[in-house]
Formats: sequence, C-alpha cells, structure tokens
Amino acid sequence: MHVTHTNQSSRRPTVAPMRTLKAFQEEFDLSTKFLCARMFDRHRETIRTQKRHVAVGNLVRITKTTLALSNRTGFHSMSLRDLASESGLSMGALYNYFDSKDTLLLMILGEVAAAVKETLSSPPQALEHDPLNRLRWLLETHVYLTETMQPWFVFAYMEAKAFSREGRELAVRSELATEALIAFALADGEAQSVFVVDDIDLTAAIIKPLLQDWYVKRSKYRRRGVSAEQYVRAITSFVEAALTR
Amino acid sequence: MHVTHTNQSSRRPTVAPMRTLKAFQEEFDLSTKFLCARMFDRHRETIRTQKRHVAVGNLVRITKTTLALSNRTGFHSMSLRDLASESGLSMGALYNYFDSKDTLLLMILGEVAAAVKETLSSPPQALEHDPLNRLRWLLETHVYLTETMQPWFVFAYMEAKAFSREGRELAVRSELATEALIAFALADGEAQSVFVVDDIDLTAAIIKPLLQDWYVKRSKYRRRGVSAEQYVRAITSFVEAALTR
DNA sequence: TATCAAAGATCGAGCGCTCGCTCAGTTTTT
DNA sequence: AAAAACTGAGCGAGCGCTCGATCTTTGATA
Repeated sequence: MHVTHTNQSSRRPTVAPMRTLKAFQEEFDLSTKFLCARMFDRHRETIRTQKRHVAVGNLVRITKTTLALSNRTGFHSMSLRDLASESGLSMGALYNYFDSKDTLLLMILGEVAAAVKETLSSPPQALEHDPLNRLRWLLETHVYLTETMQPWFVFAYMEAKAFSREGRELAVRSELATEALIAFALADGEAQSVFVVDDIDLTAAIIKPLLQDWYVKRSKYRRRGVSAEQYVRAITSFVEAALTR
Repeated sequence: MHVTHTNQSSRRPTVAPMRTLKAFQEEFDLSTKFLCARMFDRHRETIRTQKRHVAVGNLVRITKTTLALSNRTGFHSMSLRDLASESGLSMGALYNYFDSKDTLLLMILGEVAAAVKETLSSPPQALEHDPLNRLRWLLETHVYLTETMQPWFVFAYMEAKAFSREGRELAVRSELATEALIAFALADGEAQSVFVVDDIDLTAAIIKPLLQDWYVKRSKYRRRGVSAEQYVRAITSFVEAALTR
C-alpha cells in the first residue's frame, strides 16, 4: 500500500520516511469537536450559552450544518431557517451562539486560520537545516491538514472574499504566510545549492495552487480514486523534479 | 524585454518562438463587444429587444456591470437593483435581455465555455506530431485566453457551482475538456519518449491548477508585477522540468 | 432522596426590509 | 401613428434578526 511505484531514489539525496495521513491525524487533533471547543473559548463574550459541554455540542451541529449547506450553494444563499431546521436548533437558539450571520462566518474562518498557523509553523527541529525535507514536510502537512479539514478549507476559500474587510484580510494573511514558508524553504535550498530556483517568490506562488487544488477540487480526485498519500507523492515529485536539475 | 534569464536550451529540443499576449489578442477577437454579439445571436428567443446594435450595446453594459459587481462580492449578493443603477438601465429594461437572474448567469457561463472550446481546440497544424510544443501552445494559449477574459473566467470559476444543474454541468464539462487536451499531449509525448510521465491523468490534473491560478489569483500576480508572458515562461519551464528527466 | 424555585437554554411567530420579477404607462425610433 | 424600447412603483415571498413565552437543568433545602 505504501510502495512507491516510481524509482525516485536518484533524485532524493536524503529520503525522510513519509508520514501517513493517519499518523498526521494522531499527531494533531483536528476533530470538529476539538475545533468547536476552541471556537467556544475564543468567543465567550458573544456566545450566551455558558455551560461548556452544551455550547460545544451545539457549535458542532451549527458548524457541520453550515459547512454542509454552504459548500452546496454558498454561504450567502444558505438561510438561517435552513440552518436552524437542518441542525435541529431553533432560530432563537442559533442567536445564542453568534450575533449575526457574518459573525458565524468569521468564527469558522478564524478556526481555519488558527489551524493553519498552528500546524504549519512548527516543523520538526531536525529539518531546520534540511530545506529539501522541510519542503516535503510542508507539502505533506498541508495536504493532510486540508484533507482532515476539507469542508472548512473549501468554505474559507470560497466565501472569504465575499464578506467583510476583516474576513478578507484574515484569509489573505493566512495565504501569504503559507507562501512565505514555502519561499523560505526554497531560498534556503538555493543557498545550499539543493534547489535551482530562478525567482523564489514566483515559484512559491505557483506551488501554492497545487496545495489548494487538493481541497478545492476534492471531488475530482475522489472520483479518480486518488488518496491523500498519492497526491502528496505526485506533487512532491513534480515540484522536486522542477527544482533539482 | 523578452530575454529569458535562465538558459534552458539544453532541455528544449525544438524551441518554438513564444507568442506575445498582443499577438494572441490580434488572432482571437475576445472583446466584450464581440462576445456580447455572439451572446445576442445565441439567445434571440429570450431577448425581447430586436435591433442588433441596440441589444449588443446594452448586453455589453449588462455583462460588464454583472462581472464587476459579482467579482466584488458574488453573483448571489448582487441585486438586480444594483445591476440596474450601475449599468444605467432600468429594472424593466434588464428583463428585455433575460427572463431570470439564473438565465443571465447561464448566458455569461455559456460564452466562457464557448470561448474555451473555440480557442483551445484548434492548435496549429504544425504541432500535430510535436507534443512538447503542443503542450507549450496549450499552456500559453490558456494563460492568454484567461488573461484577456479574466473577469469572465473568475465569474465562471466562482459562481458555477452555486447554481442550477445546467450551469454546474457546463462548467465541469468545460474543465474536463481542457484537462483532456493536456492529458493527450502528455500521452503523445510519453509515446514519443519526449516526456516521462507516471500517471498521465493525475499529472494533467495537477497542471490544471497552475493555469487557473493565473486568473483566480490575478491580483496577487499584479501586485508582484508578473506579466502574462512571464507567467507562461514560469509555468512552462516548471512543467517541462518535471516532465523531462 | 424528593422537592421546587431560580437560572439557564430554547422556542418560533412576527417585525421591518430587500429581494426577484411584473406590467401599465411613457418615451424613442421608424 | 405604429412599433419598439424603456420606465419604476408595486407585488408576494423570503430574508436576518428579536423577544416574550416556554421548557430544562441545577442545587439548596427538608
């Protein structure tokens, strides 16, 4: 199952063992419940419900339903009546958890941005001076992160621009941060003569869409039976072939 | 201005001269006026206004305003009152050109799909047995096409999924057609030992987002001062490096 | 352990508003 | 003057959001 079909050892000076999706998910708790618990902590002042377990349970239902309905036809065309009936809560109950529809959007966006920041900004110490394997780690971790939180990421990707300045800035900042991490690995690799890169920022910019395609076009890859691990291998070898000449 | 900074001649068996964006735009008329004229011809039965020049002029105003407003906050949150006042037409006049807001969406989507089909499905005869240059031609032409019709493509990309089955299918079909053209060039190149490709469909699938990023994230590249020609060179050398080993 | 009032949480009809869309009346073109 | 094209107030529907009424949970007391 984990056997790579292509022999790429010739282009891989040091091969770090590839993590599986499962291993990633055991390292980082990104369950809806956990994310909604953090959401509760972050929004105590707007959430009227006080008992933690009650609030978290309902936030899970609200979030799951919002992501499901929004990813079908967009956040804007999801009515709060739909959200109420699908989630099993009443209109009034919903407003115990947010003070406006926009706030609900920002709550979800905020957790996505936080998850990105937390997950990607702590690469293993051992990779500090190993740009090739740090790049691999970045690509792999990003794919696994977005695989685990797929509906969240699609939501953030599709809805961010349509809303308040605050929401847009949050999304842009988060995107640029990821690109900066890639660019840093490229620059590092260039300095160490591991990579050959013309324009570091431009190259980082075109690696980004390879990461985004995994969650934006998830159904395309599902239809073709491509697993997260396979996708990681595909883009990793694609990117490395382009960088090592 | 057109000088490439990297010396890549060693990886390019036959170098076809790169077209400029301007040359492309002289070859294909993709002006809003021309596209709206075709839109008029295709929708004579729903458009009540009969005089061609009057109709085309108003379709241009409607389309331009729709694309501008939709790309700001989404088609769904653009009200027809906004569209009326911004385009200078009245509510009633708008309904001389479409019978519902969804029809307006489909009219625009239809022109995008038609432009893709027409532009990409006629590569120069000379490239028929030259997969490397045909791939280059595909990448270049796609970037130039989407550069010329940028707001149209962003619209199609962002709005298609949120609407009727008809609209979604149109978008999916158009996407798959493009991917098939890429895959065909890859398969051809593999057969001729010009490319080394593991999984043709998967590789074609991950080349696609490189093309889409140009118009979806246009502002990012504008901010960085990347021209269409530069972007073509960047993704072309990136892709070729990954395919030729 | 059973009781019950206070506190916590939920309910959903109703408010004001904006939406997509229409059509009788008016203006412009032929 | 007939035909073509445009106008915009008005319709019903559905929206986000509110709030008094109601149900549920809690914990001090007997």
